[in-house]
Amino acid sequence: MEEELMKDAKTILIVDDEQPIRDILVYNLSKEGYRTIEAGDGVTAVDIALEKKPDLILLDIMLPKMDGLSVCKRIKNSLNVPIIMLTAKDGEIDKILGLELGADDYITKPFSVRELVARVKANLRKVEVVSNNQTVEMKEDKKKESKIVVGDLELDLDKFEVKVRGEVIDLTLREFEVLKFLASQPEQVVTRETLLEKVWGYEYYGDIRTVDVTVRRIREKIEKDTSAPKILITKRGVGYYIASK
Amino acid sequence: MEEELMKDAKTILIVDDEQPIRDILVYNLSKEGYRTIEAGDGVTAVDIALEKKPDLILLDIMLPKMDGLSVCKRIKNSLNVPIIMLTAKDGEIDKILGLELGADDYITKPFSVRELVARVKANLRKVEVVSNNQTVEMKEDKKKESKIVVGDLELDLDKFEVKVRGEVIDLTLREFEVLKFLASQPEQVVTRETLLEKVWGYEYYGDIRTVDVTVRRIREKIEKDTSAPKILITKRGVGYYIASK
DNA sequence: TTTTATAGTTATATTTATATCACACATTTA
DNA sequence: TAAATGTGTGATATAAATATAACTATAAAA
Repeated sequence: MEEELMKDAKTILIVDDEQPIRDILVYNLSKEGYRTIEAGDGVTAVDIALEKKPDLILLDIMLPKMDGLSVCKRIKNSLNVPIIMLTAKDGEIDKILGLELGADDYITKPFSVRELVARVKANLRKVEVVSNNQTVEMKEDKKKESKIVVGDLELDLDKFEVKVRGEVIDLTLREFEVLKFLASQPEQVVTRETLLEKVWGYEYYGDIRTVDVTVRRIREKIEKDTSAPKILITKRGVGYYIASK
Repeated sequence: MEEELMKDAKTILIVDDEQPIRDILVYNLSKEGYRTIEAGDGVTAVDIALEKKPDLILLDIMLPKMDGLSVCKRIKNSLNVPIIMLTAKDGEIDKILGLELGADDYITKPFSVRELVARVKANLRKVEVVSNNQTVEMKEDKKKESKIVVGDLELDLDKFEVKVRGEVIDLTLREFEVLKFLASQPEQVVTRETLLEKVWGYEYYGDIRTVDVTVRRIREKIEKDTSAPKILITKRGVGYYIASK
């Protein structure tokens, strides 16, 4: 329990369409001594943000009326307030960091309350210390890696383009994301469960075979001989990995 | 993936009055390497929680003797343990009430096992991320024990790969797990029974000779001369061990 | 709207891993 | 020494994991 008086309390705007999630956040942030306000959709979020000028915004990506990305852009346009994005899968991080929306941080669901609170504190601290170069540094960090090259494989993360042996091939978004996740850690075997969670999102309850089928479609496009894959390899009993040579 | 050694296993207390639900949870969480304990009513739940001090509690709202909300309050009063509430209705009142009592998270029935496990993991992630860079934490976590080197033997736990005298050899998952178990404690003789329990699993009732056969297959792949093993040694009358040089 | 592309599901085929058995062989001990 | 016990081995049946094809649903585009 923080013993701060309410009058100096920082105000946090929580934007999520699910009431229970908002409840969790409200409860825990209040407990930490923050004042909270809520919005359940994008349009309301923008309105409230501009009117109340909160000290920090927690913003879910999936929102009715106006999606989180647009909301973020819109708010950042008028206000200099730290925004932490909430996302269900890793793939969405690109959108946040890549599209110049100005989000300051992101956190993937399901998050622990502890972690979230820690992030909130960290981001509020940064505002206080105006000349802190941490934010800048982080963005550059992420941006650096706009290309992944592994063996014959070349992923351009900005253009969502894949080259195999120099030749451009056409992958669907889902296929691209799977390949990217695997290629970002070559030789590391990744289970189907992990792929489902990181690419499809933890809220996805589909069949695990879905991964196999997607892998097969990728192979049809990147492998010379689908029946003897040289790039995207099966580790039987475990999962898949990208061979680095 | 799920073959974590029991000694560092986190303990999860499952509180639900329906045996089948508990069974599902026990089964799946065990598979993920967690130790589980159970309670079927509120009073027992509090007792067990205070006595065993679990690392996390899954708590149904509807319970005999003492309802989940009171249980939550009671436990939170004495222990700082993450509690995930399970609720059957989406009546928000329940959830809100639950949250005011200090629950850290909630999940509505019917829930997918995948989601539940994800939540459990998230809530167990105790590492406070003070900095805003998630990757740092993750990497350190993974890198901790991703390799085992004993004598001429080198196991890469990420790649599920084994090298003998620098050369990569191909083991099946079962073979890899046996070798990993033995190599993680070189010179320590391990009985067949222990191997069956730790590698094959607690509920496995197969022939003990199965171990011998698996050992033999490993030897065929890692030993120069199968009839005079130098790495994976038999301790007659006891079991097997890995020679450290 | 219709058409097209993409993604997900299901059932079945195929491949590979694994368990088990029966017996050979080795070692210990009575 | 013979008997008893413990271990190694090859063959094979079974089980499990994975690949694949065909189909359905959904979303995006025309």
